[in-house]
Amino acid sequence: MAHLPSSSAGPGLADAATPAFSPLYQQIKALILESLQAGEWKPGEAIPSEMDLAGRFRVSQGTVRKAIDELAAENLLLRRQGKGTFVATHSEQQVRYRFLKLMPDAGDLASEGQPQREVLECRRVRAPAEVARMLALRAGDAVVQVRRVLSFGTVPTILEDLWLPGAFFKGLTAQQMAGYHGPTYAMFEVEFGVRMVRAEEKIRAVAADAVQAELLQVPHHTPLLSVERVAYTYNDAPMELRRGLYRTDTHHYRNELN
Amino acid sequence: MAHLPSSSAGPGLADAATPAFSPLYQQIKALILESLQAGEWKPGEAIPSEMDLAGRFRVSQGTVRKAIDELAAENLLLRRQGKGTFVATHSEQQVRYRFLKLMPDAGDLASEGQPQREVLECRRVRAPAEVARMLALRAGDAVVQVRRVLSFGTVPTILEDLWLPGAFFKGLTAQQMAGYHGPTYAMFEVEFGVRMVRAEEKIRAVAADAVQAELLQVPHHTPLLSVERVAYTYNDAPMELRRGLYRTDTHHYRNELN
DNA sequence: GAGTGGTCTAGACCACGCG
DNA sequence: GCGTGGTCTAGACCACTCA
Repeated sequence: MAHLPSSSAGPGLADAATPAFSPLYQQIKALILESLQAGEWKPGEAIPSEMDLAGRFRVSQGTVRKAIDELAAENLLLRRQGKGTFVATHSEQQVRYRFLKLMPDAGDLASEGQPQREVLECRRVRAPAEVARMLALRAGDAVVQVRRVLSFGTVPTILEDLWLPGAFFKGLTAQQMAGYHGPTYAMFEVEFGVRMVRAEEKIRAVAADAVQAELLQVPHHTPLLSVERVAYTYNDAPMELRRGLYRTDTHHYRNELN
Repeated sequence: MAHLPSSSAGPGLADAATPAFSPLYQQIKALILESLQAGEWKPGEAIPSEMDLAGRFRVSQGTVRKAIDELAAENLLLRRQGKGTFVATHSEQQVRYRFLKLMPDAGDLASEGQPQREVLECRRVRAPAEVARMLALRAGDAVVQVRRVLSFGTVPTILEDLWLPGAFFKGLTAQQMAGYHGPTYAMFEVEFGVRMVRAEEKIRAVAADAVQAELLQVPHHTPLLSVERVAYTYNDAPMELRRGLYRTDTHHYRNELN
């Protein structure tokens, strides 16, 4: 690993269109990522110090630093000066509900407290074609389907359907979905070792149908925000499909553009 | 500037709660930002090389590099290996329509081509109280109000109202709004020297009223995405309030969570 | 005081763009 | 071939945390 100038990423690809020059720190980054995927360090744990890693990879501290910098920027690692570098978690106070962009029109998330969860359904089913496609499964593969309502105070605000690959979420129960304190993704880490790393959302405006209207306690045909999310774990592997309906009479979806 | 270890940011603030330790590269970053705000380098132009800046600020190249890295990460500067570092623009092919998150359900932005713009209204008015508040103006200050419809192909898809501070957008005409090829924010840079740096959006689902329904050629009460945006220039100064209504029957608002 | 991440430097060399 | 940004190193010192 040491002193290999401009080594390319993979072997046996000499005829590729681009030489695929890969800087050392990118290779280090890839190695750290592999360890993360492999579960060598669990969520919340500290990874070895920069000096240790530099020694292990036969590389200078600065090179390891640059690799870790990028992983920290992607929210995979969390640096804490004086303490160490830690595997990021959905349990941290600072970034809890990182993926929940719905904010109360007045006040902030803190003043609102934790959402109440009511799990309406939690069962193992065969994946419908479209669900299978979005989760990169075969149609008919087992998935866990969950339907729940999240309420702020006493106001039901979010109606969500979740689909999770059955192979990774064996034994998920309605009790687990409802009882865990904190973000659902934190529970997934603790109970199933599945860490959600990023997600993509498609947002539309729709009219509530009869069932939805009743569950959210709004008039039939009320405009609702439809949020379709695919969440990915390491390696861009899709791990959750989520279809949410948000009431936006007291809340709004907040987004920042940079 | 050189060799000042741990100097604090401002003078005469010895009694502040925190010593406000500020790394050298942050101070350099602030200086570069000032030059950007002052217009020392115009959008699209190259800024001095890292070595030049290092000399000017009596600092090593690595320190300048770290300052520029952060500014590039914030999309204020654009690095191009072998060529230089440039003041970012809304005209670049890569990031055109950076702030427009509406995507066609099938295909991509490229296949869809440029949106057609129809300007319904463009006039100078006194700012209503709420508009003034969001633009940090006094109620009654002059603002330019624009109403327009954006169409993809022949389908009207976006109905937008814009409010711009009159002091910065003197002489903005409907012709300018309609005639410019490329993003509106690129036109603002060229014609008014105003560069939008970031924005915040609040998104809701609403039902089309009679006027909106006719302009977007949809049935009355059709659910639409309401997107309220405040766009900021340097220094977090609000420079535009925009209220958009998006049809989401053929398009969706796309967001990435990290 | 030992150990961690954070800053800063100086210098070498590499990849890229362009004349 | 030169100038640009990009990578990598080695070493010094600083700020923070905790025992």
